[in-house]
Amino acid sequence: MARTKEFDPDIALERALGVFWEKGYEATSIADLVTATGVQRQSIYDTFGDKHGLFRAALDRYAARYAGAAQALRDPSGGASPLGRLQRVFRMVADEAEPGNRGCMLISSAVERGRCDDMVVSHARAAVASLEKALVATIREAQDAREVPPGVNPRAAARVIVTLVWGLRAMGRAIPDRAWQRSVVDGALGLVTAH
Amino acid sequence: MARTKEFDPDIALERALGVFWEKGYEATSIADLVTATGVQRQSIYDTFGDKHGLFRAALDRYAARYAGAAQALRDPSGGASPLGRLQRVFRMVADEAEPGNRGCMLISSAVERGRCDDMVVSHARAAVASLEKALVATIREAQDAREVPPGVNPRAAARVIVTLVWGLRAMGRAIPDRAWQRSVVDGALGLVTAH
DNA sequence: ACATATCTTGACTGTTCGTTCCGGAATGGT
DNA sequence: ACCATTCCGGAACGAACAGTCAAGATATGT
Repeated sequence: MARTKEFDPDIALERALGVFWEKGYEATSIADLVTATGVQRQSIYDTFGDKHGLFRAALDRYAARYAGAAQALRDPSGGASPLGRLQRVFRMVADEAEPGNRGCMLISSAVERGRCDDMVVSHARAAVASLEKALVATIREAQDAREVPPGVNPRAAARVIVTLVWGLRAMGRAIPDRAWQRSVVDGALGLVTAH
Repeated sequence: MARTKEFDPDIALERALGVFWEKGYEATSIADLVTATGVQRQSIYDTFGDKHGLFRAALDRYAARYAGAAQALRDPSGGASPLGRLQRVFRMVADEAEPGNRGCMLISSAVERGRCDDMVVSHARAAVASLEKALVATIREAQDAREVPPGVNPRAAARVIVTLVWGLRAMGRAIPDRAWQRSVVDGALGLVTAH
C-alpha cells in the first residue's frame, strides 16, 4: 500500500560507487551524487541513510566484486595451470594501468580513510586476507605442478604478491604506466619461478 | 622597512605538513591549519598564498626528505655491504608499520589527488624515478659483490621493490601490521638472493 | 473509489568552507 | 621622529556543505 520508487536503487548505488571511486569520500558532495545518480536528495537519504551509509553500501558492493576477482584466481576455468592463472590475474592488474583508470576503490579508501574509519579498515583487512589465502593455495598448487620451486615459502610469496598488487594499484592512481607495471609483474613472476 | 613576523614560517610549515600528512588534503580545513600552527588565517594566506599553495610547500618539504631516504640507500655509511644497505632500508619501511603511523605522505597524496592534481603527480613520478635509480645502482653493486645472483635483472628487481614499498606504505595506513610487513620484506629479499 | 503509506520535489536549516577586507599594531630605513 | 611597509587580529564574505521539512504526487491493498 505504498508508492513505488521511480528510480532503481541498484543503478543509483552503482553510479554513486563510480563517483566515490573517482573522487574519494571527502571530495564527493551530496550534490555530486544527486547529479550522478539523477536521484533527488531526499530519496538518497530515504534509501541509504546518510553520506557515510551510501559510501558503505558502495564499498560493500565494490568489495564483493573484488572478492570475486580473488575467487577467479582459484577457479580453474579455461583449463589454465596454477601458474598460468596467477600470471593471468597478475598481468590483468598491470594492464589496468592506463590513463583514466581509477585504480582500486578499496585501496584508495584504505589510504584516504584507514586512519579514521573502521568500516574501511575491516574491508581492507578482509580483502588482504582473502587475496592472501587464494594466493597461498594457488602457489601450493603451482609447486605441486612443479611450476614453482619447492624452496619458495607460499605464505611469504603470497604476501609479497598482495603487497605488489596494492603498490601497483596505488601507483596507478597517479602514474598509470602500463609498460612500467608490466615489468614489475614480469620481474616478480621471474623471481618466483626462476631457480 | 617592515614589521617582522611573530611566527616562524618554517615551524608553521612543519606543523601544517603534519596535518596534511595525517588527514589528507580534502579533509584538512584552514581552521585545522590555524589551530595546528597557531598562526592566524591572514598570516597563512600572506605567507603561503592559499590552501593549495601551503599544501604544495608541505609536499615539497616532505619530498625533499623522502629523496634523502633514497639517497641513504646509496650512501655507504656504516660500512654496510650493498645488500646490507638494501636490507636495512627495506626493513625500516616495514618497521614503520605500527599503529599511529601515518604512512608516506607522497603516496597518500598520489592516491588521493593523483587524478586531479598535476603537482602531486610530478612529485610521485620524481619519487618513483629517484628510488628506482638508487635501487638499480644498489642491486648492481650487490651483484658485483656476489650478494645477488647475476641472473637477476637489476631494473626489474628495482621496480619490484619500489612497488613493494608503495604497497607496504599504502597498506600501512589502514593495516599497520609490522609482523606481516616484515614477512613481506624478508620474503622479497629471499626471492632476490636465493638461487 | 477510497484511504494510506510511501515517494518526489524543492525550498530551507544551520554550519562550515576557503578566502578577503580592514583597522590597528609594530618595525626598519631615512 | 617619522614614514612606508608589513604583520596581526577579527569580522565578514558568498558559496558550498550535509542534512531536514513539509507539501503535493502516486500507487497499492482494501
